[in-house]
Amino acid sequence: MKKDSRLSSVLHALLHMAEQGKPITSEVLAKCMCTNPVVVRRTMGLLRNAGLVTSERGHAGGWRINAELSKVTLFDLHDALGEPAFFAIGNRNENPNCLVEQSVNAALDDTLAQAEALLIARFKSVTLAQLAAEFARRHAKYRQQKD
Amino acid sequence: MKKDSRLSSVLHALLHMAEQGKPITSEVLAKCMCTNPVVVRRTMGLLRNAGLVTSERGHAGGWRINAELSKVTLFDLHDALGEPAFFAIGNRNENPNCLVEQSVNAALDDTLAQAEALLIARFKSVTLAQLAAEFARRHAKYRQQKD
DNA sequence: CTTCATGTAACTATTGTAGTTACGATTCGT
DNA sequence: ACGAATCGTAACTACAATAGTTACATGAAG
Repeated sequence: MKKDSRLSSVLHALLHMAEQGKPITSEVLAKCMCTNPVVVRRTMGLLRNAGLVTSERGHAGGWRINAELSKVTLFDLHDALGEPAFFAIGNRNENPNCLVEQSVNAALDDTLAQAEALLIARFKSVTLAQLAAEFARRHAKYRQQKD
Repeated sequence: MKKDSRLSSVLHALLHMAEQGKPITSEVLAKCMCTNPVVVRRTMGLLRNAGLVTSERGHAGGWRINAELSKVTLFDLHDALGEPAFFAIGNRNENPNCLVEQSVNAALDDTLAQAEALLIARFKSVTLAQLAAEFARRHAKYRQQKD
C-alpha cells in the first residue's frame, strides 16, 4: 500500500505557517510541497475540524495556525487526521476459532501493541515548538556553512 | 491500504505443520486459513526460497518444515517474506531540499526508527517453539474448560 | 462585480496484497 | 503407460486508502 504521508505533510505546512505571521494560501503551500491545492485543502480541512487551524476565503485569505506551538503535539495531529493506522502488517483474521491462530494473533498483537505504545508516547512528547526550534538550528547551521 | 497478513499466515501454517509429522498440502492449509491453495503456495514459496520449508509434488506431497522450531524467529520469517514495510505512515518526500521538511523528516524518521528497532528486537526474540508452547497452553486450558 | 480563495464532489492514478482461473510439470500408484 | 494428486507459475481481477486532477459552487475583499 502507499504510505500515508499526511502527518509529514501537515507538519511541513504548519512550520511554514508558523514562520509567516499572515495567512498562507493553499496554492502557496501546494507549490512548496510539490502537490495540488485541493490536496492541501482536503488535508488541512481535517486540522480545521479539530480546531488547530483556521481558514479564510477571499482576498488575503488562506490558512492560519490557531493554537500555541508548544501545546500541539504530533499525537494531536495524528488524532486530527483520523488516527490512521500505524502499521502495514496485521493479522489475517481478527477473530479466529482456531486455537493455533489465536496464539499467533496474541503474539503479534502483543508485539505491535508495544511498538504502538512507544510511537504514541513519542508523538505525545514532540511539539510543534520543538520542531520549529530544530528547524532554527538547521537554518543557522546552513547559513553558517554558506558564509 | 490493505494490511499485509503474510507473517500471520505463515505462522499459522507452520504451527499446524509442526503438529503433524507428515507433509500438509496447500489445499489443506488453504481450507484451514479460509483461502486459496495458490495463495498458500505463493507465500510458502518465499519460505522455501529461504530454506525454512520444503515442498514435494505428487502423491503424498505437500509442505514440511525444514528447521528446528527453536531456531526460527519471527524475524527470520519476516526476512524470508522480503522484509515488508512495518509502517503505514511515512515521509512525503524522502530527500527534500527544504530545510523545514528536512527537520520534519528527521523527527518522524527518528521516532519510526525507534519503534522499528523495538519490533525487530521482539521479532528476533520470539521463536516458533515458543509459539507452539503457547498454543499448547491454550489447548490444555480449552480442554479443561470443556470437561 | 470581478477577483481571489476556500469548500467539495467526482473521478482517476497508484501500489501492494489477496483472490481466482488456467495450465504446465512432477511424482506416485496401479 | 496411464491417471490422479500436487506443486509451480503466469495472468488477471478485486480491494483499500491516499494522492492527484478537474470542475464548479460559495464567500470575502477591493
